[in-house]
Amino acid sequence: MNITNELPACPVETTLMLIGDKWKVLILRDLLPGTKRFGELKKSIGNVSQKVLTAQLRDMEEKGLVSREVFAEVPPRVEYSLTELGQSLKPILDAMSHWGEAYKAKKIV
Amino acid sequence: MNITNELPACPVETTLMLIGDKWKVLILRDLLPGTKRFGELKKSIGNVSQKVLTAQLRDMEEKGLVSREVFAEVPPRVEYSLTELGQSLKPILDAMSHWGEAYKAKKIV
DNA sequence: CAGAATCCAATATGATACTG
DNA sequence: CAGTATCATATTGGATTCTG
Repeated sequence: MNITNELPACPVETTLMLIGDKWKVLILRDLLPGTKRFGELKKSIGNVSQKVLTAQLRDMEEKGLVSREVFAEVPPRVEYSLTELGQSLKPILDAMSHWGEAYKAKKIV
Repeated sequence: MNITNELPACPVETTLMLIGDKWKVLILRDLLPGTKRFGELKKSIGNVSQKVLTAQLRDMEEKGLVSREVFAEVPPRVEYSLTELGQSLKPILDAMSHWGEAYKAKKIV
């Protein structure tokens, strides 16, 4: 799918095209504070298989949300961080976080 | 899954539990302006099968985001609208919409 | 019209083993 | 460590048919 052309008319759908699934939102959340290695990311996200995490990261890299840096070391080290575009999604994550807090607070009553 | 207990520690995940997929976001977007009948909703969302739309609406109803009103008429009429809780998600949709606009503007350059 | 039910295709995810 | 490859399973979605 070409992301530079044929964007949906609705801006919400445009956003969904880039982060319209659970995993990407979680990756975003965990990279927002800063760079992480693959293994750290895997652990902080919780229940992701290596396969899924790898695929999602590749996808986000392709979409320009994440950048990947490989270090020529043994054992290998690969660090992931958000691009400027990826960081620009923070307000959405903040809104989600805020709502989640409020929801939890109400439910506990 | 019980939504009143055992919420994830992370508020973002809490939010994902309730609207963590494409369809629910689109339903939210289309009900935010006001009540809609099933058929209208189906048309405004675009590419949803009846089956999927029905399932998603039931799920959102169960989670307290959507309310469903059946009119005892022939042919039947069923109207869907957002509950207060559903409407409280508006800021998230707004953030997504805003980001989508900005993204599109950049890409057109 | 709104939907339930059924069958089938497509996709997503998990588990495991292997490698530079 | 950070993958890739493969197989098996689970979940999701589409198409169709039937009904109050």
